[in-house]
Amino acid sequence: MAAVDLAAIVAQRPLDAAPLLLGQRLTVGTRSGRIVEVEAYEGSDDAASHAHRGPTDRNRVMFGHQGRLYVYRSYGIHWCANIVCGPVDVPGAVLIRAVDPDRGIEAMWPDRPKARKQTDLASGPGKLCAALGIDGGHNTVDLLDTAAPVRLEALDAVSEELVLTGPRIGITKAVERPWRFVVDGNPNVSRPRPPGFAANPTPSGAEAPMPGSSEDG
DNA sequence: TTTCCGATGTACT
DNA sequence: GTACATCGGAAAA
Repeated sequence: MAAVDLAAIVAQRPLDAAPLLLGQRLTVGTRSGRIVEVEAYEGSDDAASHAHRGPTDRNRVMFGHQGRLYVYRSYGIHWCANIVCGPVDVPGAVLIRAVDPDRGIEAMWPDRPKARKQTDLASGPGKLCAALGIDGGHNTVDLLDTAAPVRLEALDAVSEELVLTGPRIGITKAVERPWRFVVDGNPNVSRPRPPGFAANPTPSGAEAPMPGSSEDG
């Protein structure tokens, strides 16, 4: 199985790009992790999206070129990282909610002092930014530029039957939309799957290219 | 195990 | 002034 074409993925609208970003690697310096949980945020049509009310100083990146990083502060405490997706004139992004740490893990522990297990390191949008060292200074960087401080690296796609779909988390508007995507069985996801979470209807029984990481650490 | 809730900065009303 | 795409500690079961 060949690695995916990241440029082709981020060119799609967030809802289509989100499941395809699962399994890809997010790298910051010597640290990296494979994406295991994402949420799609569209533009004017999506009341839960920061882009819903038009461009502002904070969300301007979402209205710009695909493949860029959108970083914002959440609840005044944490950083959250998004991948801008879709055509330039259509705002949208995919929120990275969890990664499976795969390189530079030793360097993550000091930045995640509360973590006790490896699966605590990056199992949430704020956690993964701390673990990888992403902050507001990384806003707008081009993730597909191999020289960028934060970048995406193409790996094998996650087989479709391993992708679970369900409602987004931590939002108050447009709660019903099943725009959250997780890798089934991976222990690094931010929350146990809520009721109503469904496996993708593609029961073809192939082997998993990405079964999950070693539990505990 | 599950639920409840405070901390804290920024955008927006 | 209020809401918020979160996290982690405390208390209840």
